Amino acid sequence: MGATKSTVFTQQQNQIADYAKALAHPARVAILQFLVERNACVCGDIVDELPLSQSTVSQHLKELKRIGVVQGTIEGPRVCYCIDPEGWKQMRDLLGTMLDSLSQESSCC
Amino acid sequence: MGATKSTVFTQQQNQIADYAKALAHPARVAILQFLVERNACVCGDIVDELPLSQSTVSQHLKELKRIGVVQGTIEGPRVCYCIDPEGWKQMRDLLGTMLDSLSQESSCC
DNA sequence: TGCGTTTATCGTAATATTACGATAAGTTTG
DNA sequence: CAAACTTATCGTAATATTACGATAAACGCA
Repeated sequence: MGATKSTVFTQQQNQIADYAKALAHPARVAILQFLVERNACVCGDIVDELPLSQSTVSQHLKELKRIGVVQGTIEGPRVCYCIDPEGWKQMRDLLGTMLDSLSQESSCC
Repeated sequence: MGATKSTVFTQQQNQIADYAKALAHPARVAILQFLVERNACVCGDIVDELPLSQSTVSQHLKELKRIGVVQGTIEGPRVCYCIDPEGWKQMRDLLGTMLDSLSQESSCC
């Protein structure tokens, strides 16, 4: 018990949930906003920007990479992180479709 | 340790994360899709629709209510759940702004 | 080569989430 | 009132997430 029963839901539902998870923590929201703001690449000064430890930030970045909205390329001793345009687009499309699915004026109750 | 450090992030970041949390579980996505589909109210036949126990569904509904995207009104012995248009709009606006914040062609790395 | 810098990973602890059964609370109907 | 029904809540267990320090791994440079 306790584990999400992913298999009983559609692939789309699971994917929406997965993308939403990327945004479901303020630290990851902050990281994404930061990366979007500087559309040029930024490296580990994300750590300086956030009041979180280096290892915690690294963990959040790993999650964002796993989901596919962020990519990192090694650049000498440091790693350059930036938004993955393809992954971001996919996330925007899927979540956007979901958010726009409510037809206007669907009042009830 | 282990608790999210909400206080160190902006209110907007926390709110985005909170809305995203609503979508961050396939069961809640399914519930929302179901409620959107039948823009007329639906009651606890959500339980019949999902392969989850009644108490689990009730818990998910409670969370969706807390976030404000779903409202429930008592209707005799049952409860009529439906999308809260105001809350949904807020969620769509906030998440939409976030998703649209990436300017076109921000390639790097 | 050895040192400082940067990042990833590991180990661990605290907290949160998910799920279910059992039970309580409320309603309608007989 | 009692029985049947619907939903919420409680208690509990399993799993996931979050956070940090310590350490490892990779690189540039003296």
